[in-house]
Amino acid sequence: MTLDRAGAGATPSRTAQLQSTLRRAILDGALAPGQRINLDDLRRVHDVSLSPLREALSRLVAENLVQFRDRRGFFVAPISAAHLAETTRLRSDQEALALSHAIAAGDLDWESGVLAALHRLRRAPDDGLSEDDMAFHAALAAGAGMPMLQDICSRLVNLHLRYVRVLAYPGNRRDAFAEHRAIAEAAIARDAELAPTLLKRHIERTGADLAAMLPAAEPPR
Amino acid sequence: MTLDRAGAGATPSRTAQLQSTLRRAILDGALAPGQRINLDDLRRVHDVSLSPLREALSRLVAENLVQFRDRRGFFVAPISAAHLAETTRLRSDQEALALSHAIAAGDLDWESGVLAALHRLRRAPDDGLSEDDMAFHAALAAGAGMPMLQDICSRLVNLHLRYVRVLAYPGNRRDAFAEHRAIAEAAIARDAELAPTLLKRHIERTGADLAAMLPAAEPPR
DNA sequence: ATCTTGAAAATCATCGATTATGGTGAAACC
DNA sequence: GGTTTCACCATAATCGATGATTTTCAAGAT
Repeated sequence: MTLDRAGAGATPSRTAQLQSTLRRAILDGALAPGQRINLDDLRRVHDVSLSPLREALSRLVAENLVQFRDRRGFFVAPISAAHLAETTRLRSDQEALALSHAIAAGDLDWESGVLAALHRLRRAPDDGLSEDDMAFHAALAAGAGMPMLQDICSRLVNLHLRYVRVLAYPGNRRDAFAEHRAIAEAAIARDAELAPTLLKRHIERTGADLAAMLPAAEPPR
Repeated sequence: MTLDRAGAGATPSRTAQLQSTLRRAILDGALAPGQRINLDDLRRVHDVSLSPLREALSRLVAENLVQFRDRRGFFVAPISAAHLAETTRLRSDQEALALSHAIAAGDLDWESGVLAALHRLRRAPDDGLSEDDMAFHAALAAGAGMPMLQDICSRLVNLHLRYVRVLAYPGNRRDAFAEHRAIAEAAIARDAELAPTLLKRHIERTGADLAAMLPAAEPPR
């Protein structure tokens, strides 16, 4: 995804800070899906002026977390069954694609990265879709050496993450770790058939679970 | 892609105008790949203030036409063999994906749209990658009913378009129309094997041609 | 000669204020 | 009673100016 820049120790610009803060707020549902974003209010809340606020929001538009309509302002991207369905399908396709490329092109660093991420996942609480979970998926996609594709995957994971948070998805009902391990093993075994298939199944299962929870919390608008 | 908003007759905001203008400038190479973007200069040239300029550039970052580095400013996205390779591969994968989905889900409107776009292409000069050419590819992807995927495809076409313009690719050496027609026919025949394969081949051929021309004009930085 | 150092200059980032636009509700009209 | 018009208000868009950081470049040291 459009990563949070911030050269090491340097102070990140307010715009960059805002981008992170607002992203988190949207992913957590603190800014509710579909909600109109009042620039003046938000400006006061975060104690910044309009310029960095608008710019941060513009960046979030690129992540599909915010919508913009010319001269009408910004809105938190709505959620819906259709949007969730597209997100799931796309994420499944894209991550599988990235994994295929990674299996073909990944080097030793990639393999170690995957194993390291898997290890961290072992004792993670795994409440639906944790940071570690996201890191694992990112590690899988990293081997392809295709930065644009990685960005796409990142953003899609974030979109799913929002559904997980907003719907309070309790991922621990599944043995997610077993799924992750199987994927990692197939990936490192360079099984170009099995690994992407498992990954797709894993993602689609999450998507199906989320879809099942969605009607209960169907968006107000 | 992040489409140019402009509600029908309403005057588009300066930001939206700038976004179009600058996109064209970058695609045409008027703003050279890799070049640093001096905000103050650009502000004067276009006779606007910094706010809409920065916002327009931020939007172009989302289209991968501009890069941004915190506190260092904006740069025209560089071109390179590696970047072209990824663009080609991604575009090929993504458009094939979209076409597969369209073949599965496309309705009558989609079919007519494809045929209409093809017809327009028949007598187009087709200098490499014309507007009509882009419209044809957009029409193919439209049937999938997946707006995010369409966006992705749009952006990738634009990235290719820049190489075409910057390298002055003379597309008419190929019988592009024949390729397009074959793709359209296979798509409408709902041939889920043939159509995506032809499309991929078509795109990869363009990518290969561009790659062959690239070394001659290798970027200065 | 090359590597620091430290202003000065350039340029990015941010602000507060102003202007333009879209939405809304009350009055006027059918 | 229902619809249209218009003025007002909330808010988005833009501006010009100010503050902060990076870059540049030249002088001095090694």
